[in-house]
Amino acid sequence: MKSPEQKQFYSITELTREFEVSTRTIRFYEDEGLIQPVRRGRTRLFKPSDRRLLMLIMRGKRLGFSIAEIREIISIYKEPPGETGQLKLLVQRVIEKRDQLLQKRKDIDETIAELDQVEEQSLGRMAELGVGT
Amino acid sequence: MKSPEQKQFYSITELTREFEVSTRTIRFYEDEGLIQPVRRGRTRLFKPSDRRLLMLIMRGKRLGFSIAEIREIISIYKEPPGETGQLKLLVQRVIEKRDQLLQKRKDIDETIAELDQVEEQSLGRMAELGVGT
DNA sequence: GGCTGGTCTTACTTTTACGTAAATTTTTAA
DNA sequence: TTAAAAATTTACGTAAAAGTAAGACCAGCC
Repeated sequence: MKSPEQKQFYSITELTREFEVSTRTIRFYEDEGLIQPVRRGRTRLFKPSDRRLLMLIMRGKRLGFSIAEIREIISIYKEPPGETGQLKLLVQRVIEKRDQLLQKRKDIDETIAELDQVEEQSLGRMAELGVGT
Repeated sequence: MKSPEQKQFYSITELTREFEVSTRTIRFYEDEGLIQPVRRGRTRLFKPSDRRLLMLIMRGKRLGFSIAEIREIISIYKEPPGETGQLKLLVQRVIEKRDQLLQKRKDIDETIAELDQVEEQSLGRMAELGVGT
């Protein structure tokens, strides 16, 4: 039994709709080497693996990573099992990226806490004024 | 008793050192209206409140927010108590920003989980090869 | 068979967030 | 008071990440 709705290929516009980006953007990521769709004639055909890469890219963008940084992250996932020296390096890179992410999470938590305060005060003030939310 | 080391004013270079940015960058943020240092003659004098704003700005940058978005966040904090309509709007804005941040945190947690997997596999493979970390 | 919609390449343009340089002034310290 | 260090304004330059436009090519279809 095949998994439900595993398409062989996606067209470029299908993906632009799913990810809400332009064709230019997707072609740009190809130019940058982040994805490598196959071709039928000149037309690009995107496999599920390309789609998954796009998901990774979008997530990286939401987190404020540059294309170069996203390329790094992708390369971490792609790294083959490799031999000892490579493995140590890979683990090093994982640790560095994770530290970056943990810093970001700290920043996020602080900001959320501050926003919560603003909200609380606002609601308090509204209650004083006898306003229903 | 005054709090320890509460300076009256900071010079621009003091701040460039603390935040590791250039003078150009700090003046740029002033042009953008994010901070408004006072002047003694032509020279900018930065109060502790300006410094706190710079901390906010840097945090926003780490999270991948644009100057425009950082301006929004700052404006949320600055909003005066205000009257009812304004308060409701403010709470709305808080909720939106928080949602954005929660999305980012989700993205971060997913990415970290994936990196953890890569690390685990690498360490496993190294153990097989009989390598000490 | 002529339109509509999707796709392609090439190439110029734009926005954001500063970098860099030049030419002055101002401040600080010896 | 004078030299060095720090600050200022003005203005052009740049890298990243796309936007936009032009011109051409197919495929389906009513």
